[in-house]
Amino acid sequence: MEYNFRDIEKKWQKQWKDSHVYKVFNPEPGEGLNKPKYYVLDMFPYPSGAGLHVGHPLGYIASDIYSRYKRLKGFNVLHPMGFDSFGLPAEQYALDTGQHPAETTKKNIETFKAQLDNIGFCYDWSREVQTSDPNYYKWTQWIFLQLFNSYYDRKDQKAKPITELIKTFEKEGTANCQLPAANSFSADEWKRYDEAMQQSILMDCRLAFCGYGEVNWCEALGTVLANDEVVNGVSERGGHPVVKKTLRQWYLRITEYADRLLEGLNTVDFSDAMKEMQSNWIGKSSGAEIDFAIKDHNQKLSVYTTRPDTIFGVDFMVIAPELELVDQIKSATQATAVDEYITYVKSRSERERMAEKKITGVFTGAYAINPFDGREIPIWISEYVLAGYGTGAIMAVPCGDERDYKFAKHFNIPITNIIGSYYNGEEANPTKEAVLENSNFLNGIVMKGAIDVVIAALEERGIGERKVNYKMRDAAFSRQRYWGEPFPIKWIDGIAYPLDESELPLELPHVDSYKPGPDGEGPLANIPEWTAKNLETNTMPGYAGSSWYFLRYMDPDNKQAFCDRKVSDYWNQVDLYIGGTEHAVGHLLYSRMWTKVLFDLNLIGFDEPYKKLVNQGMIQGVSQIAYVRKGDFEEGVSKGMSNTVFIPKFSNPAGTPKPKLQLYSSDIINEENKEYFKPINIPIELVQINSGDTSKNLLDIGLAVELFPQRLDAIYIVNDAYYYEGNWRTWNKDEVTWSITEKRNFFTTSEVEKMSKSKYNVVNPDDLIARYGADTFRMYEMFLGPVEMSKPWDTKGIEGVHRFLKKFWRLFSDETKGLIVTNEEPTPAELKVLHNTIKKIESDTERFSFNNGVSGFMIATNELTDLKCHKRKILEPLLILLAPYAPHIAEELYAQLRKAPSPEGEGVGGEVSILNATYPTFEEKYVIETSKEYPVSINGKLRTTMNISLDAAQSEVEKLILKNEVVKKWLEGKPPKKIIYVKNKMINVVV
RNA sequence: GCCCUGGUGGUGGAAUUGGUAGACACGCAGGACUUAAAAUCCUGUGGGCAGCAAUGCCCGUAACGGUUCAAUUCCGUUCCGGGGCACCA
Repeated sequence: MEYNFRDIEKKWQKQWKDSHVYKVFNPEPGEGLNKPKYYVLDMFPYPSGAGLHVGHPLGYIASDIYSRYKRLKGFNVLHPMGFDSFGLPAEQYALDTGQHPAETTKKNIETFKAQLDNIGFCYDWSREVQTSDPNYYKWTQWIFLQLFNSYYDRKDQKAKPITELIKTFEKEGTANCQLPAANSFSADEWKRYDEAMQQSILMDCRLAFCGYGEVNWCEALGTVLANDEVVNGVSERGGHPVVKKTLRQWYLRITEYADRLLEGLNTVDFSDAMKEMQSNWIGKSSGAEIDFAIKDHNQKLSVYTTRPDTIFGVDFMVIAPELELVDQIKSATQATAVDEYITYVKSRSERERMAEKKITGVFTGAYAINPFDGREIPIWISEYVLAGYGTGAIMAVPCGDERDYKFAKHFNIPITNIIGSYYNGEEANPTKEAVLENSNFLNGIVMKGAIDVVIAALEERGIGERKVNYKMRDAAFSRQRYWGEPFPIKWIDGIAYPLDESELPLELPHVDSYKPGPDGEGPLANIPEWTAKNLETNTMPGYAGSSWYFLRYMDPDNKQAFCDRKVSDYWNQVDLYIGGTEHAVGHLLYSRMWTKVLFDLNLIGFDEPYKKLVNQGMIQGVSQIAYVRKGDFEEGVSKGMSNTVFIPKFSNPAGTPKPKLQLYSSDIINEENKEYFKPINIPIELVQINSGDTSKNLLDIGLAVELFPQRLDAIYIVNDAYYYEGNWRTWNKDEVTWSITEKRNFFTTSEVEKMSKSKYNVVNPDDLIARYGADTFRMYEMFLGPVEMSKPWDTKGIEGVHRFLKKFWRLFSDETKGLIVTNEEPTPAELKVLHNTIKKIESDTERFSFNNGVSGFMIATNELTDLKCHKRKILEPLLILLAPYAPHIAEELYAQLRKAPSPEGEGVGGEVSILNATYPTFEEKYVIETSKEYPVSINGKLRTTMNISLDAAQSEVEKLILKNEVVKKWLEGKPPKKIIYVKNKMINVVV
């Protein structure tokens, strides 16, 4: 029999599905705990309409291999899958077509599931979750209520029920509280406050709270846009202007968790890059807040600085133009200039401010007083100081800070040098090592040490204090959209009240129109029944459902709780989480926060969700891009120029001649003539197969054209050739010279970029599976390189993996004779191959080096083919090793083996699946040689070889070496300095 | 600009703790089988030099320098690619 992957894969996928082999059970009380648990999680996908491409399964295959491996190793493995099914694209699609998002989502999920099953994953679909399912989002809403009904106790550093805070207020007011907002009142005052006042104070403490914030508002579209939807200050769709608008918004008080999110990173196994990204995002810095008196004014000017040691180097102050203080302190003479500047700043978009870092600013006319030496310091305003960070004001030290230096130079502000020779007068030096000069009582102290001295002095005088700041802001938690979880909140007299638990889930109502509501509100505001109940019209953002989904998989059908405590205690943390880096500061941070809140409220028993995180690299597409001279084609085009999707069909209206095409090398394009071109992406229907050879590419692309006749009027361009008018033509760039005046108008180049439908560079796994089978596809994706690495997709080479599987099959089965496995006893050489392979595959799988694992199988197969080994005792363990990587072929051959005569008798274990086999154990005795030919080098130079017993002690080896003629000659009677004996590798004598 | 990564044959990539660099695969070249093709199998394949040959010697992991008996691996400087953050005081 030959390797018929199509039948085999179909047969086993059906078999697995029908017999529910992947169903995972939670242990009943008192049973099932004999197996250790292991939780492998994939980041669940958003079910987009485009379906899977070859980039998606990379992480899924890796996690599938690892899950199957762990299962064979005797673990109770939870490996679920679900869908992050709320989101913008479905709503956008609904807006365009009127189709309900629930329907399109359902359809897309079906496609995704079919595609995933096609690859042969071992998901327990009975645990599937969908964030848009009311049975699921009931609990998202429920957890939201826990956040709403909790506050963060800063003293105990944990979340607590807000009812406790109310009790405290009733008992002792704010005397012993540190609250996020500056409030202070006594117990009596609290009791006298009316409901509105009390609720507003509580709102300032809740972990999920309502406030006002800025959103991207597009007047033309009448809607709020996400940051991604705004490109260069205009809306991505339609190119309408976008402005900031203040709207009522919900927030999560994630800033309270900043420190714990930072510390938690020490307890988890994430890559350094990932930890770095998260801690940069949190952006903790420590320094001091210092109050400066303002000359002739009663107000204080508070600044935040990380370098209080430079206090005597302060030559000017800068405050953010947005601060109210500006109006209060501007002098009469400067008032006009200040007002003009503020108008200018308002006219500038955030993007402009970031893009062109112009030095701008204006003097307010006011002076701050240095508290230590009474020096008068001019106060400026400038857009480079941000109102939202620290106090919105800085003390500028031009000799130590680059931006301050440039500002001082630009406006001719004199610079005080406090760091002596460390400052060269040319540029600022942010050192902490300098010995301070011109610094009053700090003179002679090294800067590093002076920080504490200054803070102590500030605190003693009561004009400043040690202060820690974070870049991270509270997370905006509402969207003015339809397709998301409704908030379980109703508004009565302007006060937000939670719904009762019994009212959950608060289901999304059916709507006929997905158009935004009035005044930037979401579509829910258009529904009279909804607004009549005073329900919140915002919905939750995409990351709401994904912040806790890993818990629901544990106990997906629970009607009483989001997840039973006993169950979450059993499954505990996710042991292995695989997904892309793009969620570094979004999803990962939020789900870590939610986990900490649930832990604080004693609803789960751990406060970090993911023990180990592996970031899979992105598989990029190779886009064939044609550059067309601007104006030569009317339909347009292009990356980043317009959102019109352009399919470059060069079909012409009847009667007009087809454009004559010529191709040019990409090096023709340069800085000077660049503006004459616009790029377009060209659809490539199939990639090269079985060849890196250009002439064969042509044939295969030609084949592609045959397979996709509907694209025959398109032009297919690959490397040096193009397909046009039914013929392949090659183009020799040496023969082509370029001149813009010649009106030649077309050339191509390729670019590596993200795979996306709109770029025509998507490679669909279904096509590859149809051609080579799921097992080949799985192994090839792994074989491409380390999982963590991003790389462009390249199909050449898949033949090699397919060839390997065919070769592997032939170890078991002959085309004419069928199964050829014998029960002979293996030879030592064969046992060595097997045990070396067990060792290699196990260590490669453990360290996620799946590419090396695949190589391991290839090596073993080559060696066993050479040995003509068809022995059950070698092949059966090998099959079990292969099962995680290529489950279908392994299952099929295992079934055949089990039915074949075996020493235990015919048909033994015929029904047993390889999925429940026992992983073979490595035994060193089969691999160790009793003696080995070692290379012996002297001072690193290879001089001779010696046969040395592997069991020999180091001293015996040394004696033997010293007797060797070649070594003796080199030593010339003197004892060697050192003999290095690296087990299994080499011997080096150092003289 | 700052932070994190990485740079190895024609290509994807191995080399786990500093220990014989280039495993495995692709591609290419030659050969076997075949009327032919496909499939399959065998041999060679970093560069240079010497030799009829087996083989031997030298160079070689972005560049330069350092530590070491020994460096793809550790240290320093420079160059290039990828990712993240970006006026954060």
